[in-house]
Amino acid sequence: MQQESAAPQVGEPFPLSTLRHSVSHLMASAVEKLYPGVRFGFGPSIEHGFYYDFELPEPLEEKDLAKIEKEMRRIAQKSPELVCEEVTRDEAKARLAKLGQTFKVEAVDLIPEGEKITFWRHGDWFDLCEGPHVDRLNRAFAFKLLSIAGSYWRGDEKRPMLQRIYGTAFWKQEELDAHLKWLEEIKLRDHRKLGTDLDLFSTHQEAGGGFVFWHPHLGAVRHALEEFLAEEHQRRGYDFVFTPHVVREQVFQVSGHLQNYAEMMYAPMLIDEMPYRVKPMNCPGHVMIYKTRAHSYRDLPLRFSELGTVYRYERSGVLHGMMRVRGFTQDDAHIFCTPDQLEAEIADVLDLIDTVLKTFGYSYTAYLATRPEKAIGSEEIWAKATEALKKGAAKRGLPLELDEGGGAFYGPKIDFKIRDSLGREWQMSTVQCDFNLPERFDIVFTDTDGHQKRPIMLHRAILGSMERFIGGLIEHFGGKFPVWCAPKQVALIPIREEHADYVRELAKTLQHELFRVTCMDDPGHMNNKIKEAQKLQIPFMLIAGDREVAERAVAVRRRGTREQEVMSFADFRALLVRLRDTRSLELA
RNA sequence: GCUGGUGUAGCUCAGUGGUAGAGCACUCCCUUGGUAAGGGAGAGGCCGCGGGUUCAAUCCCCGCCACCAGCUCCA
Repeated sequence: MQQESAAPQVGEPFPLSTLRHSVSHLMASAVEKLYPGVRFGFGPSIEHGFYYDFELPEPLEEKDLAKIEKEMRRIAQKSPELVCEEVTRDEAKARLAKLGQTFKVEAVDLIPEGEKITFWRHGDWFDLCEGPHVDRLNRAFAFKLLSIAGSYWRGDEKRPMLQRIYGTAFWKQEELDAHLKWLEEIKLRDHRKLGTDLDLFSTHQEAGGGFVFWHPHLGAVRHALEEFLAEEHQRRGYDFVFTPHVVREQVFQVSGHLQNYAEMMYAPMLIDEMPYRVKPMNCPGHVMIYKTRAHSYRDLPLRFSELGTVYRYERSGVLHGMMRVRGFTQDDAHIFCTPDQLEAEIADVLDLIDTVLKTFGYSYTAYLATRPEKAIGSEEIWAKATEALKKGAAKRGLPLELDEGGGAFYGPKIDFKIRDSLGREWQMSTVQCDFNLPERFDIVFTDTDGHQKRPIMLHRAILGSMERFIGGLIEHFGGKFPVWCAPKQVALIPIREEHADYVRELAKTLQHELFRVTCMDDPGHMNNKIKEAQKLQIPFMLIAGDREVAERAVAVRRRGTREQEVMSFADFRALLVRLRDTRSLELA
């Protein structure tokens, strides 16, 4: 993936972000030329390019982009020099007001007192901007306008909606081409596209948006993941619990969700004239289990885990495939422990996270989020918990980036961002200390001194939610799942119909060993079956003809290659078992 | 929720103010084929849903639902 660097790379006159910002100015001037009277919003460089926001009387269309690009090239040749001019605050506002640039006038007020106010100009177009910029717009570079979207002025939905044009720029055409190819690859791997192509999941207009239907293929993936998670949890001393999806509203009164989270929760339903709510989180349920008996320090830590399905209201416009839905299952757990146990528990959770994420080939970065302005709990407990998070990480040699003041109001946390095979970052795992719920539900344990004390509650999720994680996984692997979690692991293909019995026998053997196989034994051409298996990204094809039947062998064709390897069925089976049981990412 | 766009066969997409088409997939027949498309025939559509305009609406208008690109928010 493209790297954005603060400093220019070797052979490049300016940093990429400077170039992109300058190209956004170039674009703005072209838009002004084509649409006189346009009002300008902001136009910064961003991670992979730039954008500029405009207020136009007419909506832009995709096809207008070519026109704007053409005008940009014309301007770059005609008036290439970019020059900076310092102005006073009053002068800036007066000149912008005279042009009717109301958003820009407002932008002047956003500049802190005492800072320089500058205009950057090329030709007769100028913009309020702190720079820096490239010196000339006719330097060698490559750019492309990519898309149009709406966006609120200053990101505030109560303010006017502007039209945003996204684009990108690079110093070299090859780099732009590579970037466009990357965007293309992202589109090809889109989990929604692969979701239909590989028959993974669906959503339904008649069922409502934001609800995912898992088809057999994706059900197999999820089942494999759940099994993996269960093993790793059991190994680490977690207990499995199950809690109801619907409980009396008063539970969320006590937990505080009704006060702080109501707009995410669905309306109450009446059962025996009593209001009930669908759960938006699993924590209250786990606390209720904790509360059913008195706990001694000897019982702790208690680790309750649940694949808990929750329902949350999301605004219709944010729903997105499996990634953003209204009902989803969290791989949730709550650890109840004494303050002294916190550090060891955190280290253990970090180990679990590491194990799980590495199994999928994800690399990750961890962020320590500390006390925000508005927080509950004493300074001491915050300091102690933050220290425990730090020490737990240190114990595992895990470097922490600092997210100052990014903690939840109820406690500090460590968040994980994973990097997928396309170089994109996603927020995933999280470990959060909670001083709030133990308080609200008044849970206690009896300490060594015989006194009742407050346990600390640790919330943690490894995958986050099955929906979002697996949606991401589809794109990470591009549909090419490793053997252990592939929807179908083996496709069996007879060369002629007379080999079908042999193939059926092998299929039965593998299925008895809990492999997911598809036996393509119906009459039809071998080549079509190979095409089909290839399309479904099945890791292994076993093809059998006269030679294989005679020797109890199989011709093995691995996903992604056209080569075949003939081996005994026993050897293949051993290979398959090893790949599955080690959860290998390889096919050899 | 907001701005703009889209909704036609299982999938990808043409199309028209006079109730619809292609390719792939599917079914059947022929083909027995050594690693990505053999040949033929057939079936399949309340043209997202509801209302309006019109002699007539899949097409024009309005409302709703869902989806897409973003904004804002988030597991």
